[in-house]
Amino acid sequence: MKPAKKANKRDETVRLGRDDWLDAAFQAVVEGGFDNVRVLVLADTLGVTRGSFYWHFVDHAELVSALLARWRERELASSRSLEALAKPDPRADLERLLDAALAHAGANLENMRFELALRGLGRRDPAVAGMLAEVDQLRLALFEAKFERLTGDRTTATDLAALFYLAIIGSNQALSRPSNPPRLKEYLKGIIANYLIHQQMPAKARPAAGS
Amino acid sequence: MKPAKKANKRDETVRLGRDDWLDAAFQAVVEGGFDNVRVLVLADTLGVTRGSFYWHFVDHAELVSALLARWRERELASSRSLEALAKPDPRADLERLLDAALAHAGANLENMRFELALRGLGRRDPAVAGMLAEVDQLRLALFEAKFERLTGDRTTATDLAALFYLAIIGSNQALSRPSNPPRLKEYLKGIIANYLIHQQMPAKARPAAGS
DNA sequence: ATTTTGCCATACACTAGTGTATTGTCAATC
DNA sequence: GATTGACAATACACTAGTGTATGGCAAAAT
Repeated sequence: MKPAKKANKRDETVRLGRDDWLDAAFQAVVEGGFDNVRVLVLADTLGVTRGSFYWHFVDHAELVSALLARWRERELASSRSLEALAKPDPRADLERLLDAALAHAGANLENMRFELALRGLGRRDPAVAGMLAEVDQLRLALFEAKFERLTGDRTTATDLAALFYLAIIGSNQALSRPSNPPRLKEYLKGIIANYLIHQQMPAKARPAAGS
Repeated sequence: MKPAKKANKRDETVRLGRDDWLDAAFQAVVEGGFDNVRVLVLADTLGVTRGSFYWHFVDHAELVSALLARWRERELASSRSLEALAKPDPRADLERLLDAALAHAGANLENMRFELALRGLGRRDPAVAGMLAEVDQLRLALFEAKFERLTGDRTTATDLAALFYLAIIGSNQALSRPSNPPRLKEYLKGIIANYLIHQQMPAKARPAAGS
């Protein structure tokens, strides 16, 4: 049993930087959403008082917007790097995208939870909503490009990309309590692997048949 | 310009009941998530003081759990009634389910926003997560039953139901800022209408082909 | 007509949080 | 070895929120 003077973490007196606060804020968001990022408790988990915080940030608002900006940059970079590496077979690329998106594991799990919290915030804050729309569009375009190469049809590609992307978002949201995207990944991969979309999927939805 | 003594709403002195508080709490959740339901502001928008609240509820916690319970009951009832009416053609049933789930309009929009907030809460509260899993399971079973009648195969039905349901959840979450579930509904309906799933979809995902 | 009952107001005590101003302290630099 | 710069502590003022206790008061029941 260590004395554990304050709460936890950072027993050794290492001075903090802006990023330390951002990391702590990120963690707080992951655990309890944006309403959970409070400088008082961040200071506590960092083992310092709020005096430190107000040296690095003028405001609670600045902390949040800095956190948002950092996330945005990272996502844009991630999208760009995913766009860069492309193999001849679009199916391989698609499967790679799927694996990246549906990796419900440690490191990525935090990112998913953060993003979900972010979407929650976007429902109240138009600026955040805009930012989300921006990266959604980029990621959709990633899928779309691959599907266009796979199917040869622009409309089909758009539709399939939306279907995949929305299913991914949905799987992050629901049915993942015991880490349970049921057989979604396998199923989506099956669609890709057999590329039967190319042949069989309706390019444009027909008016729903009556009987 | 009316005097507008307090804030708004309920100028006429009509006594409140438990449900009035629940409705107000619901609205607060819709607008700002569960962290936004504060008895102080609810009292304000209802045009009374907190004295009223603490007559109807012992606690802030009781308000929330009552709200959750009410939502659960309504969802279970809704699922049951959707299960009841079934036409001979499973495609018609499925399209009805889709229409109900993807109606991003006035009345339903509030329910969607509430449910999203609820999922946010579920990420912190295991009990809420359990409740959500319960109704998710019910709604999934609805789709599953229809797809089983349509495709004749249990595994395919399970997979397709998951795909549809997750895509629906996803569309509530993303890409819906300007009310924009792109052509998702039409596309999903196309899949149903052409029931090509029956013929072409992979019953079990094959081990993803290498090249 | 009086007594309940049901709902609300008022006033108080308490907690958690933000922001600000001032001072302290260690490390590096001059 | 004195000074500066980067970070942190302390103390204060303020706001927003929960709970609690008690009293008021109109409508319904008796």
